[in-house]
Amino acid sequence: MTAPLAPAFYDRPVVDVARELVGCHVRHEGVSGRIVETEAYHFTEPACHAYAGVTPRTRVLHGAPGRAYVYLSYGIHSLLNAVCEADGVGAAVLIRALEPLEGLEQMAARRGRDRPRELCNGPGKLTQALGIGLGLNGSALDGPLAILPPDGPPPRLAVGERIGITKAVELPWRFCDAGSNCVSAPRLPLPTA
DNA sequence: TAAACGATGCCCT
DNA sequence: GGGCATCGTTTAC
Repeated sequence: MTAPLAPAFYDRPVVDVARELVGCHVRHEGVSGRIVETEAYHFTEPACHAYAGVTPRTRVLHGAPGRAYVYLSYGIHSLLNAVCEADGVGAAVLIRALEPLEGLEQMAARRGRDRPRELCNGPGKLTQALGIGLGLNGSALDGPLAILPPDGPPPRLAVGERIGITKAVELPWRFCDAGSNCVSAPRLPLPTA
């Protein structure tokens, strides 16, 4: 059984963590997937919730690294982030897509869909598939909800601009495994070998 | 009290 | 495959 990533892993520049999280696994109560898409957010740029300073909602985001920051989007979807950098900084990696690994049936039941590709190919979809809700906001990422080190071959990393935001769109802080078909749209081209 | 902020799903071509 | 309609919370005024 593999040990989850320790809090120290997250206590580093958020862009580095975002890049290295591609290929890692997210597991919640026996249901898991391989991370194929992430985005970095830092309090110094306006697309980050921490940009506005500490508010009731972003308290966890400004807290200790290695914990889950879960927030509601569109009033419906829970989005999963991993808090990074030192305690008090305000930075996180948004997990945008997974490739299903364990508990496919559970995922399909929660999602109301069967095709594996549609189970976790979006930030709101993967939280629904894994059963991650706002109740997990602030919880450590080495407990019932955990992120585990990568196994198998390294991903074909593609870098691009973040999506779904209106500010600081030019920052190349989106990382994908270009070899996966579970990445949320728009797909990124393979890196030029 | 009011405006801003997003991801998904369905209907269409 | 692509475009359009949808909701609730948070923060600012």
